[in-house]
Amino acid sequence: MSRSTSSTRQRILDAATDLFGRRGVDAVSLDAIAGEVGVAKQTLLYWFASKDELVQAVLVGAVQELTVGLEAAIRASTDDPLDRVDAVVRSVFRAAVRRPALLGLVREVSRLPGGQGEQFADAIAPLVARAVGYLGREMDAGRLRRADPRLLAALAYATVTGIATEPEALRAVGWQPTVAELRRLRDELRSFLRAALAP
Amino acid sequence: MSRSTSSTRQRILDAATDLFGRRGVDAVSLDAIAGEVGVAKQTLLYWFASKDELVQAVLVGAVQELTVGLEAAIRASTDDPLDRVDAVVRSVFRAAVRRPALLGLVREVSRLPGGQGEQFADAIAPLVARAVGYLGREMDAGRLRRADPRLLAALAYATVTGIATEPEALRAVGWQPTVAELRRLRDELRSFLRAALAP
DNA sequence: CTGTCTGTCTACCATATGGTAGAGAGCAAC
DNA sequence: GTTGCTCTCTACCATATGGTAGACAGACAG
Repeated sequence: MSRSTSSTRQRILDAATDLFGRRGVDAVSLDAIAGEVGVAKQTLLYWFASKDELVQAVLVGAVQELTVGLEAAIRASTDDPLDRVDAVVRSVFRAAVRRPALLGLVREVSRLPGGQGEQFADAIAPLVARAVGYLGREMDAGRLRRADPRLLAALAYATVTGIATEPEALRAVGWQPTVAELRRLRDELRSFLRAALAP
Repeated sequence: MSRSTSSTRQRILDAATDLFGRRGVDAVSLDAIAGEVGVAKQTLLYWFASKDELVQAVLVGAVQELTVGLEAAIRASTDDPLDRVDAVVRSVFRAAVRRPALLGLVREVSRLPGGQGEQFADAIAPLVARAVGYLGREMDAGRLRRADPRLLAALAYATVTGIATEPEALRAVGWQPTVAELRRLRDELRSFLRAALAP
């Protein structure tokens, strides 16, 4: 049955996304995912021929989920680049609240063995090129601080994913994962990036 | 013999630091470390009673190596907080060049199971408290942008470790790991943090 | 020379993991 | 009713991993 089958597949993807993002791909076994979903390991291997294939599918889904939200947020924002930064931060936080493991998962890409990581970087290359081009143009227009647009993009990315994926660092400064504190963090991150990017 | 034994122990620590930092604790087996050092796995387990104990020793060494460099850099810098930021960035980059796996290792703390991670956060709590206090005082003196000093500390940390541990992100924007490019990256990071922290 | 201590090794072991083989249940088509 | 297709399951298997037991070589003390 189409509904039932796609639901099993989707539940596997959801559980794998969650576990991979929280504990890392290496640390999560197929048995653990199967147990979480409530099926036998063999059912996972029916839907995904191997663990590698499952990892790949999970990453594709995660990146897509993130980029769809980002595109919408950017389209809905004004022309001012600092407003765009705000929109991006809000979008990323919405995604992180909805699915806390999402950003941790993005970082897993760096650890994939072989060409899997590079293949992924190639896949999002157009997105990166667009962002870098946008930053460069806004610098030329004097609406962003003059810098190397490529490295500025990487730094902004590192700040956002870094803060979102290092609960230990936040714990170390006494931060607590409550709704109010999450909003504080989001607003501080917006101020931080605005200050870092403003002309 | 004291020299020979401490050298074996040290070589194990060095190899483990490198491998853990590059590939992650979970992905590196005792056999892999032993092979790298050129001894039998049993020799590792003679010097460190278990893998957990080895991980702990490696982390203690890494944090110590980083903090010693940081303390020295901070002592040698002027009173101006933005100069201190420069000093910290330079120190971290020196450490990262000398031992590329060091910062990756720091991030492994977040993934340790059980209380190991928290125990670690507690160990560096005084250091964090000092940094946060310092930031707060400089804000009061008007020499740093007014913000929540705790979150500002976490954000600056996230930016530095994030950019240093995400080679894929840098690769995606066309950055290459050459000496010249490394200096460019360091200088952009300094400008980025200065702009983010300046009043 | 003998005993003891240190450091390293070879030989195993129990467990977990990714993956294979194949059976069986439900269901639609004919 | 039988055939065939989809989906899930119960055995297994080969391998890798962390860890144990114990032997062996060399250095030193007596």
